[in-house]
Amino acid sequence: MITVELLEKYGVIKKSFDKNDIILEEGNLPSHYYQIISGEVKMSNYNDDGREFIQGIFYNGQSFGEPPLFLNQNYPANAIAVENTEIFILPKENFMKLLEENPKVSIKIIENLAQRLYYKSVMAAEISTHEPEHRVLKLIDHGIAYFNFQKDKNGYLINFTRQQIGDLTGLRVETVIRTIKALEKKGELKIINRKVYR
Amino acid sequence: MITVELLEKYGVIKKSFDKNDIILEEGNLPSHYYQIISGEVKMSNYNDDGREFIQGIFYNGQSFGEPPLFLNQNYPANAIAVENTEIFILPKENFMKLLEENPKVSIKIIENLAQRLYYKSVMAAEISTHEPEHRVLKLIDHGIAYFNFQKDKNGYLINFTRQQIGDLTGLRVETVIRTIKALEKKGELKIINRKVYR
DNA sequence: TCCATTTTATGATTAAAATCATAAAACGAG
DNA sequence: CTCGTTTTATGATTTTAATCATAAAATGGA
Repeated sequence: MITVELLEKYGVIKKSFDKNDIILEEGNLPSHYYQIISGEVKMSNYNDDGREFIQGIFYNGQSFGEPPLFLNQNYPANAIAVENTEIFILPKENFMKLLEENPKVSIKIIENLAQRLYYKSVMAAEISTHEPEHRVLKLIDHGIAYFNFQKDKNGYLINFTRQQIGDLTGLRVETVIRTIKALEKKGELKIINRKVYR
Repeated sequence: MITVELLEKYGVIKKSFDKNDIILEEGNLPSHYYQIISGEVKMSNYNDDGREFIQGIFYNGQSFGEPPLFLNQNYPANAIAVENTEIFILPKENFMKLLEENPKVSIKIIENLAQRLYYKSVMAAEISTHEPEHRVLKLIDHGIAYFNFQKDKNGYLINFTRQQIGDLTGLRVETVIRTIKALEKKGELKIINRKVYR
């Protein structure tokens, strides 16, 4: 996360997106740095039969889409506003200048990429070698640490739909629903009027 | 990749590992920066029934294990020498000092992490939403660009075993063997005395 | 407040890759 | 050169999650 003052110094602009708006598209060449002011953004892929895989979900203060920007490669996924969202947008040249002139920001970027790489490493191993229950629990436990789940008297509220959990773990909705029920029976989760708590 | 001169200036040491030696272990806290001089290193996880998932394979000049180092988190995977390997090892404090005093190195690190994140994004989507043939082909095509596959008169030699391809794509050996045969029949690959060419 | 859409839910069936079994070929350390 | 290990190979069987079908509950916009 880069401070507002610094971004403004390098000529950032604000842009608003409505719910379900496409912010950037798979296959396009990157040209800007994106940082969320408010709202929620998901990056995801669709395969040939329309099945979705969610790469990540991003909130206030988080940036997204940097890897292809640094590599001059096409975006490997789409970015879509999950709800009405405001975003800071900075042209690549300005962004690179900002980095050069502010070395401490580079360290921040490194830490952010490291965090995302760590998540992907954990989930990649989960998705390819573990059963549904393990996958879902790992995602939830990761989410408690890194997505913005709120704690209340019942525990952490996992504010993902069953479909989203499926799209993040590579499982189908029905499988997620059954898996969550099984996890509840084992006492790993609570389901209180359809909402999942951990 | 950080230059030898710079590493030496900050007190790097060399260390040798024999084939199959464990270089670093899942669950341990990182304390050093690792950069390969010669040889080959794989980072991988094992699930409860001993099934392996290979996170990545690294060669000369490449570094590995930085994300947990930057985050002060436990290694999410093991690093093992695939063959006899020499590695530069630099203590974390020295490495961080090197970064602070050489901002251009940060950009290199960023590009490297971006590259690895890009690979993981592509493979994560493949593994969770595509069929075996698509997964294997994507891995091979990525490998041509980023692993060190050599081109000869038959095309690029994919110097991975069927087992390695399985461990990188989340498929079992038998499935990889049958998939590769199917891809050969479709003309996507060549198999010349058991070796795969693309 | 009403209605269309989304989310959660459950049962039956299917398909696809994993598993199991077995073996030949190739490789590599001594 | 030899022998144990690894890699490639193939067929039969099983398992597990996907798929298909259907519906109730909840949500949200008009």
